[in-house]
Amino acid sequence: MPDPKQTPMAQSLRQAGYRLTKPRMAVLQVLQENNASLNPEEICRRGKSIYEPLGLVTVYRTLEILDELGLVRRVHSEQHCHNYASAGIDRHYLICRECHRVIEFPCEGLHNLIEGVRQRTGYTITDHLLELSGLCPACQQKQETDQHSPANSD
Amino acid sequence: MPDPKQTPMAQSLRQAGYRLTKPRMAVLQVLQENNASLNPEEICRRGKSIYEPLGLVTVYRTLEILDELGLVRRVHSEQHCHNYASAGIDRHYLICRECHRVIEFPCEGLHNLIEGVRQRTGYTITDHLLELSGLCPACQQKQETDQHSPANSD
DNA sequence: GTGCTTGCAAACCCTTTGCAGTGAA
DNA sequence: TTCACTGCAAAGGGTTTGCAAGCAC
Repeated sequence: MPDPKQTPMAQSLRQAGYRLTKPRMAVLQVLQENNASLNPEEICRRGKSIYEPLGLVTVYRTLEILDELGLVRRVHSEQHCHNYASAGIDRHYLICRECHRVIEFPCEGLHNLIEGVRQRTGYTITDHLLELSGLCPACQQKQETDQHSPANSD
Repeated sequence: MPDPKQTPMAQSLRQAGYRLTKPRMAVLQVLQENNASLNPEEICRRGKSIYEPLGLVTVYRTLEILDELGLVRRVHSEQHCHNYASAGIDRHYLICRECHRVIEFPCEGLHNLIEGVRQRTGYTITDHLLELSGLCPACQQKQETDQHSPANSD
């Protein structure tokens, strides 16, 4: 990532008439580098390593703007409701419960399912949210390794 | 509903060793009569018509117990994260954005979809949350009626 | 230089906790 | 009668707002 000002997210921000400031670039960079759902506090902590004076209030305000522009998406889980994930995440995603990484998945089957529900219930369905959670391959492997290591009885 | 003490939800509460008190019965009754996702404040307001002295704090505490017993489910939506719906709602439901009614739908297709995602991504998928939202038949009809009425230009 | 943006402090709101009185078993 | 439960008041924690200084343009 040679120049944060050249990323698509940064460009979108400018095109929408917002100024490209250091705090905003820091938030953008955190979300781009961590493909995970993070809460504002965590984003702020990580953002401080990029731009030290970054304040939590600014993170909130920046997230609001980014959400409005569709550059980030709020991710709901059983515990947290103010987590955010980087752009490109559509309304169906897969979260690793260990590392909180978020990925999208192809959703052809989803549209069929929704159509079926519409026919059976008579509801007009205008929106959906499908959140799957589990373990990503890396965390699965890590767990197996941990189990095989005799010292680790946690 | 002749006797609220005889409902399955009330029985479950007793079986779990909790006392069946008037505030709790009021909360139960609200959730049973309104198949909608309601926030604690709304539950409290409606509960007061059943048992006037009902307090918001008790609603919170009761909801916590009911959630623990699996009698109610927390429903997440884009705006609210502390809404609750009556028991029986599994992790896939359909919310009407007008009347907030919540219904479940058959989910055979969902398991296929999840299995497909598992194969493609290598993730172990242990949990899911599928929330569809739109308009229920009643609210659709109401909207059409409103459109046909010339006085209503809202 | 202009005025959008920032960070601090404080306000705000929703949720949780402490406690003494109340009532279900 | 006992002690789990309740409601009030207050504390708590996360989010939003007000404002003067700062900086992108």
